[in-house]
Amino acid sequence: MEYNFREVEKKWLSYWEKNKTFRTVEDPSKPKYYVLDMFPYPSGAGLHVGHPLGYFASDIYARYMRLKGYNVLHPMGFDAFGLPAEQYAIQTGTHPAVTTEKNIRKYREQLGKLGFSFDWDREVVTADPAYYKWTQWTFIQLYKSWYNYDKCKARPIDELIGIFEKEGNVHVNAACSDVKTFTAEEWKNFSEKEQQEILMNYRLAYLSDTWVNWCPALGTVLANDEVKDGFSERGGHPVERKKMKQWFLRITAYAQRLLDGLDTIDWSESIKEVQRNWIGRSEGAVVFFDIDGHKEQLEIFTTRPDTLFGATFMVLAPEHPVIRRITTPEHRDEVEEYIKTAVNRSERDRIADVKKITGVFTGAYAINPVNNEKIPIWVAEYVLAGYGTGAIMAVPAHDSRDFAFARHFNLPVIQVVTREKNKEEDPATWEDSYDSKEGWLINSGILNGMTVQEAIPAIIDHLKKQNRGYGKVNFRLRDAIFSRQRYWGEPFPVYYKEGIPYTLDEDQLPLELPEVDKYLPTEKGEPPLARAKNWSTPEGYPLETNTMPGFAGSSGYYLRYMDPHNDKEYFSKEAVSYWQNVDLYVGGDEHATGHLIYSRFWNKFLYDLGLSVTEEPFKKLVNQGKILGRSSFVYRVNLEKYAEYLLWQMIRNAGEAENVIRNYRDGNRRFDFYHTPSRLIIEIKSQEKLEKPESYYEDYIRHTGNRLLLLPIHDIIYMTDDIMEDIRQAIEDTAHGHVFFDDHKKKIRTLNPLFVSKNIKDREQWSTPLHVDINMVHNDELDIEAFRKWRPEFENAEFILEEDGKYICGWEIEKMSKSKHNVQTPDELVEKYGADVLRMYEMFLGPIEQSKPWDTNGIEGISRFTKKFWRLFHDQDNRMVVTEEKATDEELKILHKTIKKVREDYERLSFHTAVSSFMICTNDLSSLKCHKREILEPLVILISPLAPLMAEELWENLGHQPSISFAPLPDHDEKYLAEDTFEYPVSFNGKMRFKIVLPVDISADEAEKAVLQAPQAQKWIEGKAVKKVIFVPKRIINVVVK
RNA sequence: GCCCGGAUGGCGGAAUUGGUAGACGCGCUGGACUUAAAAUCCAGUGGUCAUUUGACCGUGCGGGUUCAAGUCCCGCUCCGGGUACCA
Repeated sequence: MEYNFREVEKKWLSYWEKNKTFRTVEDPSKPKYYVLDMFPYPSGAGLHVGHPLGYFASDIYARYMRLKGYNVLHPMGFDAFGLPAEQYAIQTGTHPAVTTEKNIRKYREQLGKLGFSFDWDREVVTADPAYYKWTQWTFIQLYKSWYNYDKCKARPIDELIGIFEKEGNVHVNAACSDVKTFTAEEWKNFSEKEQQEILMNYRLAYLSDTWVNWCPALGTVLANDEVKDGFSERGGHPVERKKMKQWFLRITAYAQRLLDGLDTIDWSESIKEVQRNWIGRSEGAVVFFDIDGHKEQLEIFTTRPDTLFGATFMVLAPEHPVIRRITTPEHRDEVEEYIKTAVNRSERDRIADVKKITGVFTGAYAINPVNNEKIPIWVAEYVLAGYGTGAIMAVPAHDSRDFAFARHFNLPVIQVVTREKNKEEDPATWEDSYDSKEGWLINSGILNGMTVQEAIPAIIDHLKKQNRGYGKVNFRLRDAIFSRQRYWGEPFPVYYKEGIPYTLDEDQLPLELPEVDKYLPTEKGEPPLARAKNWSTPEGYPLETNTMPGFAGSSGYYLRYMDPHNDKEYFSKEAVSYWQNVDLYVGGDEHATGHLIYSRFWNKFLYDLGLSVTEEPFKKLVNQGKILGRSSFVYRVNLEKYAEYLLWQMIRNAGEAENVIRNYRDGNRRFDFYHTPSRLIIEIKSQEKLEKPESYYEDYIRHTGNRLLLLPIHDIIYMTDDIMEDIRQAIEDTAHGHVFFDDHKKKIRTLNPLFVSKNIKDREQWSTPLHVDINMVHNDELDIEAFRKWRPEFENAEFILEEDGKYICGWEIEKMSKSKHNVQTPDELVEKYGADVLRMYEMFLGPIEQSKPWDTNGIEGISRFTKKFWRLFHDQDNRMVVTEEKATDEELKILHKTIKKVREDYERLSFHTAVSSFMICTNDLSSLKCHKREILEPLVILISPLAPLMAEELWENLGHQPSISFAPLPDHDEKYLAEDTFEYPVSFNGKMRFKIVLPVDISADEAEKAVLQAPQAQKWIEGKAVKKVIFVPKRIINVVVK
């Protein structure tokens, strides 16, 4: 009898549930540790083995920290709003809440079997009104806040109103959309509507009319990170640009803090880099250019103000408002035409031909403020309206895009930065511009002779003094569009009075999602909420019909876990000051520019409000790699191609190859084979076509005098001997005008589907791969019976097998998906091997951060290991055999070595090497037949994070009270690891030659002597001079000989 | 194009600080037990050569630093991911 994991696992899973073993409460006597997984969106497909990978890792770490004496918060919940449930509702009419609840139940059930130590009492579901009440509440706070750059902090909007009333907005240094200055007097005279419009420019949640990513197929607006290459990330529908009124979050106010914060957190360098790029800070200057003959000025942003003297033209984005005012009459038509096509072009089309250089001259000129040169103003698509000021000064000598543009339109190029000091080149000979910031200035008036680094502050200073510009930092980061035209999301706590938005009072929250008759936009194109009856306040003011995007609910969920049942506050002061923030966050790196930016912003805002107590929400982030599917393929034979191939082989074997043309063409007719000497055409036909040969054959034969032999596919494949006989007859029997296939052989024969094994020669010429369910394939061998049952049409399938009689499948690494039949669910594996084995196996696949293909082959090894570990405690009849005998030094050494190594591995989340250490330890103890409590008991605690269910059982059987989860983690004792001797590898010139055992405390001189006298050494020293001996204690001895 | 990762046996991977390359597992080969199979156990398993002791080669490629390089430096190749007219 061996380890009965089914019974044991069931027992402990229900024990944990019944006793709420992992229920966590704030306990100031213990240090806290917060381990969080990115909560899943519960899709209808359920979990596959890839999902729990990160959960296993975090659970192992959470359990490890618990053993170390930490009070560990380890919650789980569901990101429940989202498109799939809504799409499903549109198709079937099922309320998304129903679908979502069903899916959550399924996820809970699946997760429940895997041995996690989640505190389910803290579960949060973003679609639950008790939860989204606080999402709405936060929105209201954002709406009622502005960002004060002087204090680097969000502040109440009332404070801003106070300032306006006192002194207008002249001294206000705020994050805001475009505003004109006004005095206190003017402010007081503005109407309510005007005041509200001005305040909207300052609010951290604001309404604005902008170009958005509109996805007609989904009927909604998408955020930038939801669009990939001009298509929606979900569903892959085309996305267009459209001007709409939308809610925004002023995340750009936090750009600098989001950037600076990255240096304080323990995240992978790569994901920090992605965020840095996304935030896209660039330092430069704003410069004002006069427009010749106009009062207006052109404001541009540049990161290279040092190259200002090299500006030879200006370029405006097609959307730039000034274009129409400055374009000269003779250029008007051309410019209008250009703008029209450019603006209407979708994002997708623009991306499609990035390389194409287009542009048009306005006829107007700008004046370079440093040298008063007149330079032409152009309009071109390569300048984007959304970045900087939508206008640039073009310095073709030192910017590759400007350079390409100048070349294309034959505009002048002036070098102002040289590679070597005072060494001017001829830009006409250049293939590309010189963009580097290494260099010296020339042709630049006051800047001449300076380095680029010196010139930048000098020119900014100069411009500032002249009132012609100033230094500025620009960010690529855009404000986040917060409106979605969907049903299944949080309603905005907003109503409209005379077109002006107002937020609901906090006591009116949550504003629950209304029922609607259909989950589609209205006939007028309004969002689905417009279908709801009485969607208005009690006073009759209409409520907002947009809903919030997916990232709304996930931006603050980690805070809500701290105090999930609080209906008075988002979370209590006590809870947050105890739990602080997430110590370890585990999840996929696909959220780098979405969730992980938004929630950092969300947290910083709540921090400014004094709610969150830390600036950053996630101290350490680990991105688990994706588990990819390993698809299996069978190769379906294309029967016609196969028959052709076989026949050709037969012809060649018969020695007729030189007389036969394959793929014979006559005019525009093509035939399979043509036997030249006997003028015989051979055509391979399916049975149906043989029944009624096409009439043109008769005509063709009559006209050309060629003869024709029609052969059925079936006979070529299954009656090869007869076929060659038929062909031979036809060749010789030249008397016949034409030879149709013999009638007597013409019985109806059905052709069964035929499949060919992977390693059959030339297989790829006449077969096509077909995904098969990976459950029918074991070590790449196909279970033919299972395959026949898989699909009715393959019931009578036939197979071309390998020499050893097996059908071997091909394979490929791809994303796991239903359509590829490569999805492995955890359920099947838990059923077969148990949760502990699955946990350890997923860890054993390799480093947690690495993507890896799923492969079930190795799981047997973990299963064997588990049984072997169990046998350290039990005899063949499953009786405990643990003894109280004193352990030997050797056994103690194995134990303490393992404790040391495994603790180190846990500490650095290297769980695959931890499992391997346990294997080594188990192998060693097995061969020593060690069954001693002194050794085994600490090992049970040590293995419990990896295999918690088995560990609980062993712990109880060893006479302890459950649960092992809070047992003290064993520590290693160096004294058991100490050795008197060390086996030194001895190398000569760096090559290891032999080993020698020496005392650990040996001196370098003694070691050298011992090595040089060793008999094995003589061979290597002989005839050579020993130049040097390197002795590294407890490492190596290297002898340098020459 | 730019920015990050990565490349080690048949496969997943180990080597944490420059110090015995290939731990551990899978797979494979042979053996024991068995009527047989499964399970289990034992032995072998980077390549080439050598009957043995053993020798040489070997961490994508080319160079370098060092007593010593998978690890550090320079130059490439290939693979994966991100991003893209961001001035």
